[in-house]
Amino acid sequence: MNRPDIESGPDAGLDLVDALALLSFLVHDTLAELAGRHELSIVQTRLLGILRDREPTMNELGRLLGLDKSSISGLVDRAERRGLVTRTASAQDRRAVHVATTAAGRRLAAEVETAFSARIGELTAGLAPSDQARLIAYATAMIARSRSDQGDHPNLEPRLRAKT
Amino acid sequence: MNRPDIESGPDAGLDLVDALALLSFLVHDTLAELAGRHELSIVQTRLLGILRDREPTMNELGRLLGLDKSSISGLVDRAERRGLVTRTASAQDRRAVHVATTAAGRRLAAEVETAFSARIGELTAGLAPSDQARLIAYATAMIARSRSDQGDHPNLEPRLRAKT
DNA sequence: CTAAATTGGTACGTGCCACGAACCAATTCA
DNA sequence: TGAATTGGTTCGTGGCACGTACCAATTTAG
Repeated sequence: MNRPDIESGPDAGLDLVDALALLSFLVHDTLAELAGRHELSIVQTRLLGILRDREPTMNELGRLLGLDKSSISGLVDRAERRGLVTRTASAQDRRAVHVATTAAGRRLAAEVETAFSARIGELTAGLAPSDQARLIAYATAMIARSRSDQGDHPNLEPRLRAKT
Repeated sequence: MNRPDIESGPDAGLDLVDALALLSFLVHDTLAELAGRHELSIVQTRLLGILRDREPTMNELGRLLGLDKSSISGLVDRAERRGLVTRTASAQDRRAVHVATTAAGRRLAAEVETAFSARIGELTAGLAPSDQARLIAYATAMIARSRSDQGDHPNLEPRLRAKT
């Protein structure tokens, strides 16, 4: 609502909701595009990112990505088939399976992340450092708010990667 | 890169790339969740949003959504099967097909959009009006930059809706 | 200590989404 | 008029996500 009637250009007079939706799609599509150049989907990229510094079980992976365990099975299947990750039996629990990246997986993930950082850098190049800082603050505030609101949101991974 | 070593909380010390990625996922997931409550996917929601004030052909729809024509066929098929849109023959070009929403489609889209606006409102409630204005400005700047950069990006639809 | 729950994973089957290729019908161009 | 071009549909393929059913290992309870 409150859609201003005066609209000269395509992005003129965007309200907060529109602006955030557009920005979100832009970033999302950018990542999809960059990952796609390496035949990776966004989920696959996030998977590899998470595995950068961990070897979680399928179960933990599910929580980390906010996906059902059956989804994880397929996801890891496809990644394993491509030689990007490996399954290893757990020593503690003989039911459990740990997932780890291969060198190839790490390399791919790193390439995507580098390209993504570069692209985001281009998109924000017009903002002064102080404005970039403010943008970070706003985003952080919104993320924090979403966490406290319900808490049941899937774990979001900074830069598609780790999280304490 | 430049990942700060000092990290106390989950979102502490996010850099610009991480912050934007997280924010993007947050908004995206929020929309997916809200749309999902009405059995709608994000694409379906965008489709209905676009049709709010237009009756484009399949072809135009493809450009608007940045999808292949074959993808549009299936998309419209499923929506039509659910009674959310209708196909009508074009008067000018007997090959072409125009797509329009039904009342049910409009109602659904409106509900999702209302819920989405409300949720974004909650997430940004902590920001002062001046900060919200700045956030809009930053987002708008990034979007503008992405357009000028290559120009071949798929058409982004403000609030999943119209666009001049 | 064994029987009953619970937990960790996998294997379907289903459906959406996206693509490319093949194809048909209508339109436009030469 | 004949040859491209354009608008759409129909496959076939593959990723993604879910729920259900199922199996094996582990934990809990009696």
